[in-house]
Amino acid sequence: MLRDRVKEYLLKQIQRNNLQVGKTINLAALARQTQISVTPIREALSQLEESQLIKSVPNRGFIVPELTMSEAKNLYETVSQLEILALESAAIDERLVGKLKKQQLLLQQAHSPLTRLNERFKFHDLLVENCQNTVLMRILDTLKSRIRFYEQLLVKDASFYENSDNQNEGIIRAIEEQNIPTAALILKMNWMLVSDYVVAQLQKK
Amino acid sequence: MLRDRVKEYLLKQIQRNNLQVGKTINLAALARQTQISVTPIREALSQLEESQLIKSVPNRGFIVPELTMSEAKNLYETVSQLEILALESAAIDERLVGKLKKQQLLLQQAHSPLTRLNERFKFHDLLVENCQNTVLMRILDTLKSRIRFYEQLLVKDASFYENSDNQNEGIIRAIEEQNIPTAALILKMNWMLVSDYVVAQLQKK
DNA sequence: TAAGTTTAAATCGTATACGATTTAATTCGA
DNA sequence: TCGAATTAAATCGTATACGATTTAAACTTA
Repeated sequence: MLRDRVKEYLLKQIQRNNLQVGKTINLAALARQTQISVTPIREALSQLEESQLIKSVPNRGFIVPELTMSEAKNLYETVSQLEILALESAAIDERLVGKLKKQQLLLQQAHSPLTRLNERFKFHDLLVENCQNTVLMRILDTLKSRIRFYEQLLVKDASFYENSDNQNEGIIRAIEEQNIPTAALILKMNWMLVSDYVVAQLQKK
Repeated sequence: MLRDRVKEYLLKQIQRNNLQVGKTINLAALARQTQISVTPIREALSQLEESQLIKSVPNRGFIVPELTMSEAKNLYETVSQLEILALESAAIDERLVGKLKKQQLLLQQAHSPLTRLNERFKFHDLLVENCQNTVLMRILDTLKSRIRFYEQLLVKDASFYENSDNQNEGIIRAIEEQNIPTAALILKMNWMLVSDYVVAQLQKK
């Protein structure tokens, strides 16, 4: 269905940092870009509205929502808890540690802020890769898409990643030792680190 | 916007148990019922699809998803955790205990399974009434809408409510004593009670 | 020159048209 | 009579039309 294709397209645009906060999505332009007429485009955008990735303003159209401190706090609080739940309910697979280490290397070798951010999200996705709760995973995916807007705009500082990298290594070590409560605790601290950083950056604006 | 009105209408229909599991939503009929043309109806249904309350099947339309054991388990696991998070982060207001007691009375006086179910959901909504995390509350609302399908169809037995009522009273008592960890624990047990009951009923089918 | 007003163009949200697909009803053959 | 084939009707998903609203451009006035 065309609606699904448009939604996929827009989610990819989000990952590539091609949807700017505050920007109105021009339906005619998007129809030309995708060669799909506006009806399924509107349906897809309505879905993204439901996910809070897009908001609609009557007679003005679909707009990428501005960033707010309260939303940031709420998002990070919720994601943190849900990701811990997913980690705790996932089957730990012995190849996971290898994958995490490899991913952490990729993260550290990333050259641009956007690549680094994407690798960081992949690291988190790996942590919960084996979680079988599809309801939970779907919610997490959606929330993380919204979080991308915050981090794409606000997390550029390489020094931030040093602290985060240390925590990621701590998480890997804990998982290697099958010590899930410690992994969960460090994971929570990691999300708090990002949350505090994002909130501080928002306060400067 | 008409899309929002259709969505509200359909969410109300869900609460009233007027959307049957497995039923295909007839767009022309809904357009006649609501006096709204199919374009905003499809947009609203696309949104409900995004929430997993409705699924779309190509060339057949929008259908209320069947109930499954795995979805039930996943839903209850996730709702339980999120509601506990919301309870723990809510400001406890001294009028809350009074409201909960009153609501519990309404629950116990309800004459029909559907009324009783709706009162039970209101009880749960009251528990988290003061939670300021709008991201979390929105997710909870959506998940609970989906859970209604399970409970409308499967939870009819009055004896189930006796156990649930006892737990509700335990939760009220714990909150009255400002003992949130205990309230959270009983709340978790309450969701497990429902989950186990629903899963058992599904197993009979 | 800046602010206000008017006009023109662009865009939005909804209704409607229409080809494709599914469902229902009817017919045919064993 | 039952199952398969054919026909008809209903419905779906998408494209397009169009009135309403917003935005942009042009004009006027102080």
